[in-house]
Amino acid sequence: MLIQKPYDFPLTLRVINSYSKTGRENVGVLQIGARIGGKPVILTVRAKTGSDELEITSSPAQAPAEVEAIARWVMFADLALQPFYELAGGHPVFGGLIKDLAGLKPMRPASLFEMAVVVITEQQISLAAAGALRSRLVARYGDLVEGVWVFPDAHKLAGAAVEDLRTCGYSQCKAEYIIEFARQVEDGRLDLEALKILPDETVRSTLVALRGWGPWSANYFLVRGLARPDCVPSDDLAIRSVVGRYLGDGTRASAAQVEQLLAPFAPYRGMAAFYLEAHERLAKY
DNA sequence: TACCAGGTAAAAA
DNA sequence: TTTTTACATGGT
Repeated sequence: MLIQKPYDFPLTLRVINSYSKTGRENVGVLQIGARIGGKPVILTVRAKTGSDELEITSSPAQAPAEVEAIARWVMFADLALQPFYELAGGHPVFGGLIKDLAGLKPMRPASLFEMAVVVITEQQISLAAAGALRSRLVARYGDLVEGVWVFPDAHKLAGAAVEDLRTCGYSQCKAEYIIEFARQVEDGRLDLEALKILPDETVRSTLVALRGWGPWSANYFLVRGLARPDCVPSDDLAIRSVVGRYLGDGTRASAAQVEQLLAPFAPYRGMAAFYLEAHERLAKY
């Protein structure tokens, strides 16, 4: 599989690993839990030695075209970084960042349904608390393949009971939001695949119309689920901190300051924020 | 022990 | 129409 250059696969893996607990989940190879025709599969991506190409295998074996399509989506194969570099390369801070992080692309989740459920899970509570709820949910409804948990699909959670989600630690409201959402995906009222090609604003208005989806969640989905290059969660605590540290006075910036400081990088404001976060994370690990 | 953490819907004012 | 309030868990 060929990925639009510039691309640095090992660097991208290091950034992904900085988000995991141990930091050792994807050393040299990338494992993707996914579903093909509802059946859980694990995709493994590794660099071919002595070549720019990446090699993908699946377990159990699947049609190569389907496997490649998932991997291309997850790794954002078609994203061109060069225009972003040309826009931001001369900036006093970003010049150095782009040198350090050349070839880094954001990764996207194989399942937008999983992303949506995680977004609802992470509302208001800490990431640590959300992680605990998510683990219990996956252990209860997901599938274990080759030692990797594959998140349940919409069909599975559409059939879940509010009470069962409550035993995973979800509040009454969140349990209802998740089941309602799963049912809308399951019966076709909401087409998650269609969101992939809709404009940012249309995705936002579609999601906010759903129960349990406010502005924060819709934006977070655009940023983390679709990795839209110009989207930034400007009121997000982590973004406000990192923007303040790199571009502001060192203290946590306000949402308005985040928008002002990132404005020069449109239409790559999201990429700019992603590079700031990645740089900070790699510096720590 | 409190209090906060990558919010939102629904009730109250 | 604008402003409170309840919600659940895990870390400090």
